[in-house]
Amino acid sequence: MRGIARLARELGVSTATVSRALNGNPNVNAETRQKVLETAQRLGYAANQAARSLAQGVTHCVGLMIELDQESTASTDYFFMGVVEGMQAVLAAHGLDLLVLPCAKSQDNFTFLQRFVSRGAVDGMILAETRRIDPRIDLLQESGIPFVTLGRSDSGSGYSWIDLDFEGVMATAVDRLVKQGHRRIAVTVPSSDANYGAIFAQAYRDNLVRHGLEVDETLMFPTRRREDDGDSVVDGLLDRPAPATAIILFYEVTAIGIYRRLAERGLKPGRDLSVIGFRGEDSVRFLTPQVTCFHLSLQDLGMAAARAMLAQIPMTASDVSPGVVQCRVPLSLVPGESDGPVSRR
Amino acid sequence: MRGIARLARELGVSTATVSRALNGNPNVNAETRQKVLETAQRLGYAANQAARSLAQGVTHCVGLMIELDQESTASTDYFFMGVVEGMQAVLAAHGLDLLVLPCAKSQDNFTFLQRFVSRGAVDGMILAETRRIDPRIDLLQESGIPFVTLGRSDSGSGYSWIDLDFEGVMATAVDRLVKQGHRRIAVTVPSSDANYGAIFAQAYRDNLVRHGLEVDETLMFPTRRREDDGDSVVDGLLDRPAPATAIILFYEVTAIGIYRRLAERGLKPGRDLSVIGFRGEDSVRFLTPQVTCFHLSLQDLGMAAARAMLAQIPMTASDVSPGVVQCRVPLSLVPGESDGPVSRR
DNA sequence: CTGAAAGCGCTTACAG
DNA sequence: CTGAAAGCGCTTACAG
Repeated sequence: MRGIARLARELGVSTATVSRALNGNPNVNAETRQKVLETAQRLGYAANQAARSLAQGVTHCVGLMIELDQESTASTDYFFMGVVEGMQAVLAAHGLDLLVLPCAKSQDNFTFLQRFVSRGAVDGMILAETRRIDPRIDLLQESGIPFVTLGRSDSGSGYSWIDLDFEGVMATAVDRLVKQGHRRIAVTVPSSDANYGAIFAQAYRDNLVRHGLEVDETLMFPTRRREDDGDSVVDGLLDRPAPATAIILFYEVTAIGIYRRLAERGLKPGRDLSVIGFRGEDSVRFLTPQVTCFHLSLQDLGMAAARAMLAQIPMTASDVSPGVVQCRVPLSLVPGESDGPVSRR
Repeated sequence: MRGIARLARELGVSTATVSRALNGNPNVNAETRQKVLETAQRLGYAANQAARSLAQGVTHCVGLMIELDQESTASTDYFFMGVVEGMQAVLAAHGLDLLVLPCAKSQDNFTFLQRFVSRGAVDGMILAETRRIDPRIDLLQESGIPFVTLGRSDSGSGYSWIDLDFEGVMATAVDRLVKQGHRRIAVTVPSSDANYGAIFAQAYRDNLVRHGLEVDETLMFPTRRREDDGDSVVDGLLDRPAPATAIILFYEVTAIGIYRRLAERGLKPGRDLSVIGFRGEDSVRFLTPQVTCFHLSLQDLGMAAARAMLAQIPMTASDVSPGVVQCRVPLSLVPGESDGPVSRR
């Protein structure tokens, strides 16, 4: 005999009573509960998860699906750990475990998700890096499982998502540069198929138009999250009839290559080219002049996503403000010395 | 009616037959199997995980426990994503899901682990960042659950672990520096309570002794994984009666601060101070002169750990070479220009 | 406050 | 090759 039955026999009570005592059911004699708890502790007993889930119909687990990519392993993660930390803290406080589910980029992410969902392995699912068209969202909506996405998508509707306020960031950055006299503003956009690339690019176009500036698609440079890509950007930016005088970066590490190439060309960031980074990253803190960028708390982002999740899960819905969350998390400008008035040289 | 019962009724067969067909049991008529598979596919049916686990007594899940730290979120992850990628690939190929289980640094990691283990939530557990004394290892050994650790420990014995060959790296680095004429060699050691810090430090001492060099504990600088710490290291290194002429870094990013501070003092890495990094990281690729360092495939490390795990799990044990794995993964030297003969200035 | 019993949705000897 | 049935280890109305 094992599990709860063993514990019950040991105590001379029924398994029902043991179960109630362990689960905090009020209909248990205080003394009985005490004994059960003690014995469970002593024997290192904890209810078998599978049996529990089967009986209750819930798992007390929330999945976070992330995609692994050889090329970006050393990058996206940089972003995720902070987010995961925030999520885990909030979920744990409400009795939920966070299971991070890594999906290899090489395998079909739809099938991967489907497996976990259709097997009822989690009570809710959080999706990261949504695509512009993302069948996973349709899958989740059809399945009826609670879910939240990190990032918007054109797929599905009426579901909860948390995203960064790319529009706000871009508006602030462009306003700032225009005020400094810049008229030829370039941008780097992520060469990834995640939706944020498209959103960032569109926000760029919209904000130029708002200021009556011409949108030149050749001033939009696709970059990966690695500093190398900055070098060629500088050349592409300057070696043209009407050189750009400012650039807004999606990946801040790009600034490293940009600074280096500028130096090689005898130019200075902030004076000869204004640079504004999107999300301030530790890895470029050391650059001089300091990169003007935006600050974001990854933990807060994760916490917001977790709360949106709690609102969808029946058991925890009453713990938080109800309803669908569709929220763009604002970022605040951190002025550096990498931007300034247009050089008059 | 739902689940397998619904499928069975739909098909006019017993649930037993459906189960067999779905699980690849050979004792099923080919035609029957075909029909079951088709219908399951059409209805989007997949066996409920909890029920399956309960009946089979296994979960087909392996947990990877990682600890989250506000301070290191932007750093350790840097390491983990590649490792996770390798692990996931190997486990998936053997029908196992990898569940990354993030534990907040603020909560007790022993209790955290215990919960997952005692509830039978996973078939095996992989531990990261072992401590010199690590009660988690005793817990796992007592529980009898298959497990593997990333890192050695003084706790427990006879269990499978994968670790980096700190000793080999240190031997190579010291040999190289000594050959270049260095006699005063410093080192940075991680200011973390993970066991690798102690191992790295001891390897440093052992290798100096091997070369008949004096061990000066004040030449061992505790650093975090952030470039800032490099600046003070330079000062501590040089501002002394007998300045060090070389330094071996645990965190390669420390090189950024070191380079910066050297420049401020009018000194050059490679000429005035030889620098050798431990694990080559993308974030310092751009430094000039290129940092001499060691190369490690994170994916390979993850794959090795996963294979060690497979060997412990009954269901997959026959797929790999059997037995306990205790393996130090070697790293290969990647010569740069940051080290060289002792300056004669 | 407690226990006997049904039920959660699967898998798997057992019998045919 | 197939089905009836027991069993996995819990939880939870139901009755007392």
